[in-house]
Amino acid sequence: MAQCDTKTRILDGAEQLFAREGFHNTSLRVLTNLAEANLASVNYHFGSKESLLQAVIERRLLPLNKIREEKIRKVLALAEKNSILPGAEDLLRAFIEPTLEFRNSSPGARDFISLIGRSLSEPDETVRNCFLDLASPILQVLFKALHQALPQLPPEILITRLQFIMGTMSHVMCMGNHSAFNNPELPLPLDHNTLVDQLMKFVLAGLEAPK
Amino acid sequence: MAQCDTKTRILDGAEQLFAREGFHNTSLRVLTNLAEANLASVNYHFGSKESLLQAVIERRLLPLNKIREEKIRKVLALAEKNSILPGAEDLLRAFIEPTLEFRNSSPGARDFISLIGRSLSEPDETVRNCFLDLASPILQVLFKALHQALPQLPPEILITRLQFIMGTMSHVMCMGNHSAFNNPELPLPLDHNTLVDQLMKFVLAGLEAPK
DNA sequence: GTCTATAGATTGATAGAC
DNA sequence: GTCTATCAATCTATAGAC
Repeated sequence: MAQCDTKTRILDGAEQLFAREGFHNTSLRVLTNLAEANLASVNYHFGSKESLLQAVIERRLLPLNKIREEKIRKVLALAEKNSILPGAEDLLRAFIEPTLEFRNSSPGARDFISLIGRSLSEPDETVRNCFLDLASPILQVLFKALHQALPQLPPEILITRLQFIMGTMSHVMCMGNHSAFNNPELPLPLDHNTLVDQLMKFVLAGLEAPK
Repeated sequence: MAQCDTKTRILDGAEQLFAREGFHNTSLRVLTNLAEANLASVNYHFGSKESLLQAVIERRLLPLNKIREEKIRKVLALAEKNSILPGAEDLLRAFIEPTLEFRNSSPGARDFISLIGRSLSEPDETVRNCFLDLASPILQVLFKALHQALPQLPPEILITRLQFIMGTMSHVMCMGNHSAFNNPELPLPLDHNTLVDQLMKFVLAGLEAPK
């Protein structure tokens, strides 16, 4: 673990273990051992294991959401200035690109993205809400922006398709380049740029599919 | 729990709890209590908690995969008979429709579909492989069939898009009609047929998106 | 803030009577 | 096949010395 204060080392370790082993399958003993911290330090710094999870998610998601929201607002502002409708592709890109760019910025970030990618389907409601409460505002912003971009698409269809998009993204965020197919015949090279490119094309086509 | 033998009651209970609470968050005590069975009966009938998970998945997934494979083969056979290419839409439908139909067939089936929807992003490798080993063959069949249907699409792009489709499906299978958005303004009525219909349109458009 | 020690509860698994 | 009783390990959380 890097040389920094205990609190940060615990956050880094928790990020890694929660992502790779799962929240319930990570014990504070293994965690504090990895973080080179004392078993008691988790409760001293964070109060409980669940509050630690909350802190792990907040540390990265709040800044990421700020970036995504700024980019979306920029697309909206530019469209308004030119008196045209905002483009669905630009809006989706403003949401997706920072996420996957962030994923590639560091090993910890990769673990984090994997963690929140899975949060959407987390069975434990406490864990899931920990993520959803922080993600809900930006999803609302995106929904409203896309509704401006595609006014002819009924809201209930738009929100359904947005759910599909979240599902696709979650999957990419969890798996990254790792294939779901145990298929030795077909390796997946897929560098970062190709992956983003393909993901954009896929979700844009899905979003704009005929009613 | 229904009146049937202990083994079945344990399978039913495990299906429900593994799906709703998660595998690691489900204790054998709570499980055997729900199944009205003795604590020791799990190890007697299945050997271990992990073997129980294996049994839970096998019981439903093997028959379901058989149905999906038959439907895919039927599409392929009909196309060959008429000397035309199989349709991508027919193939996707052969894979997706039985899955979501099965999901609606009983409460237990719904839990099961939710469970395997999440298996793809399960962090614990043992649990994930438990599912992947059984899912891999049918995914291979689907991939090869779609490659026939869309020969102009490079295999590495096809497999990437198939991954996206699996992600979208997983999400629908996990969440069902339950929204990812904590948005009281926008309820999601989405009956079964509309959901399948929208899902088909979304993934087909994504699969056939321009390169 | 960091440590040791431990409480107090829960876990998966098993032994052995019936 | 089903039961009780229990083991040995593990867990989160806390108390209290330093």
